[in-house]
Amino acid sequence: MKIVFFGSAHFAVAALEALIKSSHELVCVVTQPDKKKGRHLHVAGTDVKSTAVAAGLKTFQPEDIKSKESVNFLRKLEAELFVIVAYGQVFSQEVLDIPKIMPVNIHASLLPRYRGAAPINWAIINAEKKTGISIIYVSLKVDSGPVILQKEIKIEENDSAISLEEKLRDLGAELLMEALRMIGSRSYRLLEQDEDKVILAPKLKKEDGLIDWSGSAADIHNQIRGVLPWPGAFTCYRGKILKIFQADVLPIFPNHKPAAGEVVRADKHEIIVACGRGFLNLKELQLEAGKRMSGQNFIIGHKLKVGDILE
RNA sequence: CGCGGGGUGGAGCAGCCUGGUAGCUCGCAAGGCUCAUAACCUUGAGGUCAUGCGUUCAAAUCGCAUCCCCGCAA
Repeated sequence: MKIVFFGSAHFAVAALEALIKSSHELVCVVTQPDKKKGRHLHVAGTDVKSTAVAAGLKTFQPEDIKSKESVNFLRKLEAELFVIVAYGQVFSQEVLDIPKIMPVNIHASLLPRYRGAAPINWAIINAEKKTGISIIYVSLKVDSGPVILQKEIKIEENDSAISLEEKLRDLGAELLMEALRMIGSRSYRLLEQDEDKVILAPKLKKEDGLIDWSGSAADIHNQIRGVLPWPGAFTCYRGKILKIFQADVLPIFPNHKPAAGEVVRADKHEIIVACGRGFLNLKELQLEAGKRMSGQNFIIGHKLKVGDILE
């Protein structure tokens, strides 16, 4: 089938690679414009762009996908399918009507649960036991079109948003190919989403990474795993930002009734911090301007003491 | 030229402002104590102080340039 691929985030790369390997005809890869990014504002394209360029594909990077120029350009491609994966722009009905068969999207959740830009992160933050991939027919309202294919995956206790994304990325590519086969042979059904079961998963904000030590250790643990790789869970230590990458939950710690955020143990074995309920053993941290390091190493150099408060 | 922090034995840091003996905690090695130990005591090995140039009698420290790393902001 003649396909136009839309994608920008790293999540989209696996699907793009699968399409490149397949027998489908990729007529164009659409991705976000190159932007200045990073510490020194170097101009850089998306991962999708470099993958497409390496494969010798035509690319298109409009500022606005809904503009007249974009629409005209896309019409000329005469595609049968649009495959949209983490593209970053919202489509107009005019654009969605362009492909001859349909526009499809890979979404990293079990829709209608976790509609939005950060489904993987929110599934972990909300302590879900499972999530998955949905292949949907794209409708005007974001992530709300009927489902073509869906598959679930277990969220492991030690999964972070990063490891879970890797798993879902591969599963998404796999499921996409299956969905394309079904579409190609007209052997699919569209299942409307149950609007009563919708859960939203909006893009993460910086403050979603701020740790509230009065919460339970389990919740904070989920937050730490869920807000990676950005913004990362963080707290404040001596006026500097302290990022926490990894921690273990300890339900109890002997004879202690400390304030939330208080360090109750700090020796060369472990750093234990009190939460509103339960305790956390901090395993991997990074102080502003410093390197990422284990709890033990942090103690050795930073003179963190019992009684210090994180906030 | 967006703002800021950092690079010091194997690890994490102090020292820099106010130039003059390379410091701390940990790890490592050897020895001791101990029923024993991740505990304790002794001793020891291990460093181009990111790189280059400059200032100076003298530079980890002051100045200029370069490389690398990190936090913020987008």
